[in-house]
Amino acid sequence: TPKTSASCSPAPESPLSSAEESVNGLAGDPLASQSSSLKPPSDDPSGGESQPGTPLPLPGHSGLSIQEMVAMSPELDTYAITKKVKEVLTDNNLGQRLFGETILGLTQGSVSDLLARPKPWHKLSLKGREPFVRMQLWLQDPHSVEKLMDMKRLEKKAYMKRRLSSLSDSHSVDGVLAGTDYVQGSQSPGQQQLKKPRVVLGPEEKEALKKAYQQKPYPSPKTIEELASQLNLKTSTVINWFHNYRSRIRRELFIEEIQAAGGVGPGSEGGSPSLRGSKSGEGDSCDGTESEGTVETRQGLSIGLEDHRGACKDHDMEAESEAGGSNNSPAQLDCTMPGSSCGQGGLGLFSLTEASSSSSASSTNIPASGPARNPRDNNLRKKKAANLNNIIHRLEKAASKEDPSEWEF
DNA sequence: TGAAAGTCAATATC
DNA sequence: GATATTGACTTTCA
Repeated sequence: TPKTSASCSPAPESPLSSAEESVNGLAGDPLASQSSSLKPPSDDPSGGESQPGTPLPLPGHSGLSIQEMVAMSPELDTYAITKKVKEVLTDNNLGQRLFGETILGLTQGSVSDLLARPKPWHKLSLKGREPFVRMQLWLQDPHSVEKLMDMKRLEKKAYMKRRLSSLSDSHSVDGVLAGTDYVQGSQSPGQQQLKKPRVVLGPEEKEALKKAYQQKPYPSPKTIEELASQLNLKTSTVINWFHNYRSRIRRELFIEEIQAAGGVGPGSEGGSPSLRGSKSGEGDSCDGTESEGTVETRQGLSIGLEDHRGACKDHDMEAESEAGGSNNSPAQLDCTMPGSSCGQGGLGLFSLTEASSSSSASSTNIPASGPARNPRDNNLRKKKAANLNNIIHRLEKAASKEDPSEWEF
């Protein structure tokens, strides 16, 4: 499938075309059309399951494509948004899959990743900002939860219907196969395309690759060849591994920066692998990534990380998880969240966030809402606030200097 | 053109 | 069953 152009101009052949179509096509009442877009299960050839890439229309802003909205969007607080989304989904027992496929046009894995490790707004490309704009709009939609609930009900209904019909057709091979996912090696006779088996790297291989990365994050083709032959892997696998690892390390560092800046952010709920306890002893927690601190260290932005790295365990951040309360209504976002519509009559994405325009494009744009106003844990919050202020000050100083080498950390 | 960004989808884990 | 992880791939960007 073709991918969305990141161009600011509307891309007619966008893969998320349904979104644009729907937005563009919503001449009248967007919300009404949105509800009407909740297709009955019978309309869905997949049996009622929505598909990634076909998010619901965006509420409001009719006539604007999602790309235009993204391009026009002020800086959003991706952490606050994902936090709120997670909260709303959890509170309402809504799954990532449904949310991703319905609202964002993304698969479950992508949603999980996005929610757990959002990148700061200024680090995102236009395309990367799109899901956050969608999330923000979704949060601002007073009926967002109901609509998703409706979808959930419809899916369940469709599922039951399929179950019933497959049960009644239980003697029919087709009926049984209809609900079967073909996995490699078990394709139906007609499906000849054998899927490539997924490569799963063993702990030793990963360890070796990590060591190699520590020595050389950008290995030469020769080194890659050597690694591949030593580990008995394809060179493409090694190349991919380095690409992925660099990319994920980078993202971890964004998160660590945010965490260092006062413990706000997704990692506060254990999101960052590099800060999570090691699950499998495979060592993504304290090993590989800590060395990344020595690998280019993202221009030395490891300020304030010593504590986290040193402790190398979950942080005492549970207080944060309740920051902002557990208001079930997404329409009532934290008023301090950049992009929230509090007191603005629900004017939506573009009526908000003058704050963001005044804020520098920096990951330090920590929402004031981060630290909760809950009277509990005051000491903790005070400490965090002090730490935060200190770090923000230093980051702002740093941001004013082009050359990272001049940064004073 | 190579690296980064973004995403999918298989698989692992909870 | 839901969520997290990760190898592979495509698209974007400098």
